[in-house]
Amino acid sequence: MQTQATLSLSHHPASVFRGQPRAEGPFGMIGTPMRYARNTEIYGEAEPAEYLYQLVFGAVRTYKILDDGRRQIGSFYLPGDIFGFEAGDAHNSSAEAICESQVMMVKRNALMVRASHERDLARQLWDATALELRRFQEHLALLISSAEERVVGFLIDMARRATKNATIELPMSRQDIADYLGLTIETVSRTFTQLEQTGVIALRTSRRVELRNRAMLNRLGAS
Amino acid sequence: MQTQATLSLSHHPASVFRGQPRAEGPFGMIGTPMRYARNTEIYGEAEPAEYLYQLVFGAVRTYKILDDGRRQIGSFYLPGDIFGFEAGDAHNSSAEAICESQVMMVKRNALMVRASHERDLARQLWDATALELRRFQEHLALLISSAEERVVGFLIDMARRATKNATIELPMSRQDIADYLGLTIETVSRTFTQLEQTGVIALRTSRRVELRNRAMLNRLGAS
DNA sequence: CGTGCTCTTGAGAAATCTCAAGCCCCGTGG
DNA sequence: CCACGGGGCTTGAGATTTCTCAAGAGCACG
Repeated sequence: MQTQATLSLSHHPASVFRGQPRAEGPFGMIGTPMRYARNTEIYGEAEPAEYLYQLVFGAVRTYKILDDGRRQIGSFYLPGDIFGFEAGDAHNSSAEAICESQVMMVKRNALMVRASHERDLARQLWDATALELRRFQEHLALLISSAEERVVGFLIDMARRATKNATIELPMSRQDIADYLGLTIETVSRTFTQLEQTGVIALRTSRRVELRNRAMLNRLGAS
Repeated sequence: MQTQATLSLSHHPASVFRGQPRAEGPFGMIGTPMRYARNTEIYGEAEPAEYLYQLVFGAVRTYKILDDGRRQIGSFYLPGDIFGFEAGDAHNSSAEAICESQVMMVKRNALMVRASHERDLARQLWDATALELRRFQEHLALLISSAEERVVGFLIDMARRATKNATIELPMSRQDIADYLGLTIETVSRTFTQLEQTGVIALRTSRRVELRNRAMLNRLGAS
């Protein structure tokens, strides 16, 4: 796991946002755009959970460092995803940009207040929360499976979320994937190799995965 | 069996229920009481998620049956806990009574409508959701650990939630625990035995666990 | 061309699972 | 009162999966 560089956030005035292409979701109108460099922290565990975030571009991981030093990655977020409400008053995970990323951040309070009289916004927030819970559930299902099923499940999920076609561009390292799946990096790597050898995927580079046999992929994924 | 409300939602003094369930939490005023016998279904996966539930007494498990037939238990609920919002419009788990149980059920819609003009209720619902997310997170942390850490973590959690003193009355079977922890029943059993042999716990009966060495227990639990 | 990452591969060690058997508790019926 | 049977739990031993430790390969960058 890598140590992080200095916290280089560039704060763009709200006016910048007016030109941005992405106005969708509950964050479009009132959010503040923020950029984060690779491996920089967006928020830390136990910090007051003052904001919610929607990812514009890039990729984000949330994680906890366990007592014994292992890192547990809770979720990966891709453009469009909303994150930051795995929390009561304080975050219970940290969040980092996996690569150069931009988010829209919105004060929770402001959002809650608005939601209390905008039915639609309230609905969107609950939907986002339900999605979060569903993702946790799927993540749990992965963790009780074999190494192969975990990796396959991860790939299926990424394919669904990140791409329309058969090639996935993975923003995260093997170590990230290992920490997400509760495996060692070696086991993840071996499993990729094995999937390639059986013709299920092709690895154009280590971060670029082509799904060559969707049927078999789905068969190998238990969930 | 203990019928105590460890109702994290309620700011009422925790003395209230005893005998007739009515009164407390977001469910007291408008809920309908329902009873379920051991091993009966409260709701099924993919059913429309029309209600939220608060457990009055007994114990509940939520679970999914995976494609390969294994059962993944997502959560256990104890008296006072609120469940049923691991869902958008449809449940994505099933829920069953582990033993004779009583719940208060409330229509989601009704609750949402009320929440939209009662700030306090809205707050309680979000708190309950945040708690749910935190539990998922802890569950994930367990699943990436060793068998011993999983069992210890489970016991610590049950102790915190179910009892004030050092003896836990487990309502669920070894198989339930195994399906919650992603282990086999044999491994769970062996781990209990081993914890007993090292003096960390005592098994008065297989369902009654006495914590004899809290310090060591905490040390063995990683998270 | 080195240097520093990240990723892959190999081989033995350790944890967990699988299959199989036996035990315990308890309710039932002779 | 005791034998019987079933469910839930425990224990054992070998098979399998995953981890650990160690080394090598691929690649980007100065």
